[in-house]
Amino acid sequence: MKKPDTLPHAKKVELRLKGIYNRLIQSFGPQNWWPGESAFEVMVGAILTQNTAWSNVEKAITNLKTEKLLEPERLACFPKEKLALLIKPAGYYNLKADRLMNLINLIMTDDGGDPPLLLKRPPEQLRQDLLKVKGIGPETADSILLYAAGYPVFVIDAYTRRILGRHRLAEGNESYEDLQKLFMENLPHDPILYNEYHALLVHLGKHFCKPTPICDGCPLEELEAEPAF
DNA sequence: CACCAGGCAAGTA
DNA sequence: TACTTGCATGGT
Repeated sequence: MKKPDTLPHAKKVELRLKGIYNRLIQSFGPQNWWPGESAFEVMVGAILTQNTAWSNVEKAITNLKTEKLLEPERLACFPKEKLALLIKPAGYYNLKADRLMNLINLIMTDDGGDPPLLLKRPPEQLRQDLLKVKGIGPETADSILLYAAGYPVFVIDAYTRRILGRHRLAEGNESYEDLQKLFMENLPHDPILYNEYHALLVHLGKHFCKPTPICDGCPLEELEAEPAF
């Protein structure tokens, strides 16, 4: 009765998601994310950028680098109150100082201060462990899984939600996991692909897919049934 | 001046 | 479960 409907629909979504990726990579080229020189810096940046413009995060990262605090064993014994002042430009600085310390606790407690050991845990276990840290939610955890550990996990952020909505690929009431499945059930589980796709969505969101639509010049204009991948 | 930015947790109903 | 609110700086 109802079986022939689900598969063709799923196939159509798959083609549209791949078409969007093709158009983005052709328009903007590889983004080479995450901006950061070490796995630990990626993790710190993932927390600092929560609901915050990356340009503000850069100032905070620069301050941390000056104090040589982008090493977990040095950050671990640095006073939280002083840390808050250093990351002040990133906003929510008291909150984020706590969250950084919570992450440090996970790294130090189980691995003696070695992020590579933490990141070598199997992806499912690592995700659960990160989510137990107060201040790390699904997006921050998945950003660490993808950009610091290199696991094939698709990151969903506010830009992604908005773009999916504009293209009628989502209604707006879907959960984080729902949207993550939308990508991961329609695309190969390739960390390089997920890396570029998410970075390209952020790039598009920053420049074209704003809350008040300024779609002028958007490369995804008139992109409804793009065939190729 | 208002609005936005690569969220999350805690509180309320 | 499904909203709502606090957290805060810096750019447009």
